Amino acid sequence: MSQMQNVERQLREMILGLEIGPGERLTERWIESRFGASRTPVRAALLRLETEGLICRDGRGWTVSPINLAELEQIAVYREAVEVAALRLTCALEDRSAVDVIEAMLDSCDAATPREEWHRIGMDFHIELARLSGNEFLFRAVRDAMTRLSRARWLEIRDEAALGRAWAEHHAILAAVRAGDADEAARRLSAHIVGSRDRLVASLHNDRRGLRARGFAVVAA
Amino acid sequence: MSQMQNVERQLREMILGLEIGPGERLTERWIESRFGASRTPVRAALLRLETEGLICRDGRGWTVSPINLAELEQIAVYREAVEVAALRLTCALEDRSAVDVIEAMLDSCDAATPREEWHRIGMDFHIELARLSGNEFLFRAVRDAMTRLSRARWLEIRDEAALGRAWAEHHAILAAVRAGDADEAARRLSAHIVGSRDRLVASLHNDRRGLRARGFAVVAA
DNA sequence: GATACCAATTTGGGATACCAATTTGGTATC
DNA sequence: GATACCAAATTGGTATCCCAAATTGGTATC
Repeated sequence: MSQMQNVERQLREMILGLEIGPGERLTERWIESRFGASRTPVRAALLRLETEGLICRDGRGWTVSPINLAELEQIAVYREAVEVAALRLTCALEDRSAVDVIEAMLDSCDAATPREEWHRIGMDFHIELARLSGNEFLFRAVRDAMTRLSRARWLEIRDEAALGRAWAEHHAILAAVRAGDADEAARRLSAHIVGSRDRLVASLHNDRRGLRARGFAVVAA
Repeated sequence: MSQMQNVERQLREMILGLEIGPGERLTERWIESRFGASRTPVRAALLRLETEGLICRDGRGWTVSPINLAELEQIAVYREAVEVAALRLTCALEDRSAVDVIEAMLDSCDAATPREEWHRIGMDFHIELARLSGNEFLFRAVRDAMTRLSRARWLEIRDEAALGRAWAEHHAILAAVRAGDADEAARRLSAHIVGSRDRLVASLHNDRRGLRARGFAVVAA
């Protein structure tokens, strides 16, 4: 694999994994030495990550994007639009058997599953569901939105019950899709997204002292 | 302005203005000499234009994205999702007086207005309408979708009547927004987008021989 | 002690040199 | 004439160098 893709992938993982905190400043030369690459692939990676919203310009330099509560709320509205549209397309498909694969994905999580796995699968549920629609633009929109949400969702203080509730909502959505009931599926998906947003924003808001203490920049709504 | 932004802007204009045809191959060194810049800003521009969908990788090199009829149809579905969502947000606003500015924009076009201006304003109508929603993600989605559609819309064979019909639909949408009738506005916007797509795809399909003759790559649906 | 100011360092933007892989054009062979 | 093959040119990927601007740290002045 090329250096360019390497740096991009590794840097993205460090940002999404919060090894580099939200709000932290980045210098091209630090990245260069950190990954043993020269500045050309580093710059390519930075440009890509900027379009993903993971980093942003800070005057002349670069900053890891802060957690922005206002942005999280806007993303929820955006998600509702694109995910519901994708879901309706999927419900209109002749062959909706692919939902079984997604259901199996959900069911692969149990009490012994590490938290990272729940986190990843919780996002992949939405991404893969959007992929089923067959619309590349809706799919990419959902995938990009989930990428932007990833860090905030990871920071979210989640109790066991909240995860169980989310999974139950996921299952209910799939059931409606399998039945071909687009309106019901859309209703449940909308409610799920709005509920997720509310819990997410509330959690981050309540814990913003803790986050600041860890050096994470959190921008209020 | 920096070279990087300069190259990006000029190259984008050449692609959107069809000075470089869809499907044409690009080499970094040609761009370099064409704009008198070195490869560093050229590469930055290429990476940005790739994310906009205006160019795409072609093995090791770069190609101006072909006109893709299947993509145009998918974009219409995407647009319907995000534009309608944005429109509903706008209809829910207390102060919807900003639609007057958009209406004035439409009204600035008359028989003496050059075709480029009609083209640009026809896109800006949708972009500015989405901006009113206040949701940055919906706005960017619409703006990016219109950018991707730009070349195809320019190639579209449009008669006077089609333009008049489009403008009438624009006005009707604004009227519904001003009245705060979200359902009516959404219905009209959906119909407008679907109708535009049908006319666009049909036009390009009918003229695909002419387009090929001009050296433009057109990928069938 | 606060502040204005200057030198040294750092940083991103740009240019260029080098390399490996691919493409290209021609040539020799059958 | 077709084809296999090789050398030269081209091209994108990478590393490195230079530069202007911005930041920084210390110092002299009040």
